[in-house]
Amino acid sequence: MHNRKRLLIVEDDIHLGFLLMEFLESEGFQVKLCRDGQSGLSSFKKEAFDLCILDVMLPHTDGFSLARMIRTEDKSVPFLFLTARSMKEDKLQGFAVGAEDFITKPFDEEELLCRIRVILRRQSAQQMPECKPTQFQIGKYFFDYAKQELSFENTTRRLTEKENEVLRLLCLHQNQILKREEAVEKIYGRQDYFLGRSFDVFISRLRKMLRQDPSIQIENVFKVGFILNVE
Amino acid sequence: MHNRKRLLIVEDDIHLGFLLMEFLESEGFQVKLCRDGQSGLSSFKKEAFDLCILDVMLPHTDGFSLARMIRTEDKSVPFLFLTARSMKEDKLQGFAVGAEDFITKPFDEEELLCRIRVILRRQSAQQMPECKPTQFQIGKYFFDYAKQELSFENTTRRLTEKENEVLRLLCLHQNQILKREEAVEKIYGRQDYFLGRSFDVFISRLRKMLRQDPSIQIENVFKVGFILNVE
DNA sequence: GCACTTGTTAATGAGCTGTTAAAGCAAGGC
DNA sequence: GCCTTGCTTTAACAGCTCATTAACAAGTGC
Repeated sequence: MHNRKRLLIVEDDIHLGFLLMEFLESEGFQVKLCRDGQSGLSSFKKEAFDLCILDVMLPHTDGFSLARMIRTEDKSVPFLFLTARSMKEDKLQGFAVGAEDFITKPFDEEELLCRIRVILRRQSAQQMPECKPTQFQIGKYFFDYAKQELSFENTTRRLTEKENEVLRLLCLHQNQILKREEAVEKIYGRQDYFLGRSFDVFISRLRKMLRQDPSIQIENVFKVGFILNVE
Repeated sequence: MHNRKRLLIVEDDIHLGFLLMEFLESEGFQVKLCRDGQSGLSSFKKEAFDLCILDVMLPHTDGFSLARMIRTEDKSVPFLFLTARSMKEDKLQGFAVGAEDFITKPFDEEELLCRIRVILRRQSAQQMPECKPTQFQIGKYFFDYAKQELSFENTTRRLTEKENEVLRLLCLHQNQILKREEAVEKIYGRQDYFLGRSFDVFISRLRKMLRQDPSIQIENVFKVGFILNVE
């Protein structure tokens, strides 16, 4: 249905913004143009986009802060930053936020287009047709991902968002190795030492929650990941 | 799999090549440096890499041609091109070949590092459609590479990462010689005396694990390698 | 015999992991 | 604004794993 990829552009320079929008629309993209971080974020909350193109220099909220806020909404949407200056610090900060790419103004439209396509190509390569289950039997436990609930016998507890995500990944890989790297990437949208440790904390919490049925366990595979073992 | 990501750098400028190699090795990557397309391609055929960093200007074969040849070997390995000129045509051609990114010399090492990480992050997130088998029958044993498990009758043991890799190589060469050099290169990405000895230690461990079925054995071929013999 | 390669075992230590607690942070109420 | 509340991330520390190294025995081929 929606073959046309949806781009969110946040750019305060009206002239450049319109040029960009027209060019990208002529290339077959569906483009939403916002002029500041506020409206960018609220647009993002309302609709789904395949890629965000953010100017680094924006009134009120800068592009990086906006990216962080969008990232809390969506863990996987890619960012591409536009920057007037070719400043190293900017770039490093941007990549830390999870940027896919940087384009320094003035830029060549064809090149921008190529880079957009590279990002989207990568993106679509990993989007598998998802019709994944949302309910899981784990030994004597019952886990409802959609309801964010974990039940054991007659008691039910509500999971937090992250607990829910981690447990779901484990369940989808039941009795198979869930690779650390893959899990962290899926949950946080990027990798670093602390995110890995944070992930470990959730494993620890889930182990505690699942302790009542000794036939199930979350086993570590050294340097590789974890397995949810269910007999 | 291997933790340290493997990079293939093809760069004819020896000075730059070494700088790059040292920098990236200090950042924890496993780097193979080649000085021309020929050796780059043959290295690629021997070992698996996670990313190819190719200079556009190379003697004999240019970077784009090399990329095309590598692409026929491997449909998914990402490319990153190094270019002295910031030429639009170059970039467009590069993206057409399937480039993930372009870095214009002189470049900042930190930025290059970020861009490498962005590419690898995406790469690792998507499930590699594994074409090689991951399950093997070895005499009375059953080896599951994906689960890192070795079973005999009703007992199953979990292998370590390296044990798993070595056993897989042996299985892929079942009843054929697995050359020392090739094995060490595939597992460690480089060669030296101690790595060879370490490899021997794994052979010894695997022999011990596989002792319960006398019809299989890991035989040494003096100065050449090993054979996993299965009747 | 000699120079080497290989087999095996054991010890070491870098770097992972498990866990708890404290700090950070956002959202909602007042 | 300010406090409360609930969740996530960071920090800290203890404990553990496993690849590598070393050391020595045994095998190979000249």
